Amino acid sequence: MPETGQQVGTRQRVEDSAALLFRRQGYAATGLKQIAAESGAAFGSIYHFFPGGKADLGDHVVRRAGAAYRDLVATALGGDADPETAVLSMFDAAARALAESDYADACPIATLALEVASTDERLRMATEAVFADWVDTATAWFGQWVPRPADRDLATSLIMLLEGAFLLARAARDPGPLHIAGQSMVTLLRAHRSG
Amino acid sequence: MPETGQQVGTRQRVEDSAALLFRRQGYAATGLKQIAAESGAAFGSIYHFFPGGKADLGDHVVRRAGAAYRDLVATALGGDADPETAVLSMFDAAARALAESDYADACPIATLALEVASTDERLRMATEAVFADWVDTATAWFGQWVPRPADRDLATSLIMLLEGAFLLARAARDPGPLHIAGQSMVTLLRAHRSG
DNA sequence: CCCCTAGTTGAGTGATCGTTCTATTTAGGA
DNA sequence: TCCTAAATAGAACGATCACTCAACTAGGGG
Repeated sequence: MPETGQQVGTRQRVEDSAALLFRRQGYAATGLKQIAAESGAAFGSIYHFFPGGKADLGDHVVRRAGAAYRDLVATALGGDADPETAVLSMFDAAARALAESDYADACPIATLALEVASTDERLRMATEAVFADWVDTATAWFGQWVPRPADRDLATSLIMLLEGAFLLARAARDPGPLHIAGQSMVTLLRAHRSG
Repeated sequence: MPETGQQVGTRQRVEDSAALLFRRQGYAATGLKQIAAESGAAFGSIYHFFPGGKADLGDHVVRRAGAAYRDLVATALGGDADPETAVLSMFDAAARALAESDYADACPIATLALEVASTDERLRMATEAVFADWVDTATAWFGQWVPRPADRDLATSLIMLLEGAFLLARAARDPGPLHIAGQSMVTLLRAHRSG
């Protein structure tokens, strides 16, 4: 078990494949057999690393993918000095990534979150924690330019607009909603800075 | 087949139960056996009314529930003379309905839309049509107070904020995001009216 | 050399999936 | 009353589901 860091272990390959499939086709529609085949792992290995079964794997995937996406968005936002252009370029990057993945890779946990919200309390709490983490991160970022408590409202609106835009863009196979969301976010930010 | 209109037919009971289950737990997680049991219909009756099977039923449910929800939102918006209070009360009503259903009944098609966006072209197109219909309806409503093309951007942002707020509210079992979304929508409307 | 544990492997379990199929019942028009 | 089509009813099918389990391999410490 020493961490060689050189080759990707079975556990991580399973998590990566599960994250990809949950994101593209949802939690219920993804079978453990499919995850095993996609990752190249033996079927039994999934239960070796995740004794709790599918829900256990789902919990780990939600938290890991959630943290990774938070870092991705934080990096995209932090690049620019001007917050308005930063917001615009972040939505632009999201639109580009979505179109390049043939409208498959949007939010890593949104589909699963809606599926389990009323049916699996453990997974629901995992998605709640991820969304709260995202809002906290965005709140700290907006706090650089906007006083409380407007920073948190802006952060929440950013996540809501991004998630809603992902939904419309995937359904229509068109990046347009993401650009509209970016413009609306700029309008909200401007209103709170001048007011 | 004369339309008596007095008692609910089997076909409608099946559609209603399917709509409820798709909305609460998603498309893939809902079995036709469960729909038959919930609606009280015989299993074979589902295939009598929907010869195309589950996808056929899903298509009808998406379009019917989509039109019904459009009417619901249009009624909620059209009640007030002042557009700002109308928007606020609409998000308020959505928050109340969500909490009263124990955070189960949010958007009737969002979960299904994300599930099928990359896996079922027919159902994806059905969700695309519903979202386009909603945006068209909201565009006409905003057009009463805002010139083109801002009316359509406002309408798209309304749907995005509503969908994003539903997602966060269900995950956190908290109506807070819907109130924040309502306030942000008022801010956007105000910015476009004065600008 | 033996042990011990971590990890791998896939066959097998019962349950449930969507779907098909054949009867049977119902109801209105001729 | 008979005919026809709609609707009801559920058994059966093959496939797949999440999951269990026992056998197996690899490798480091005693």
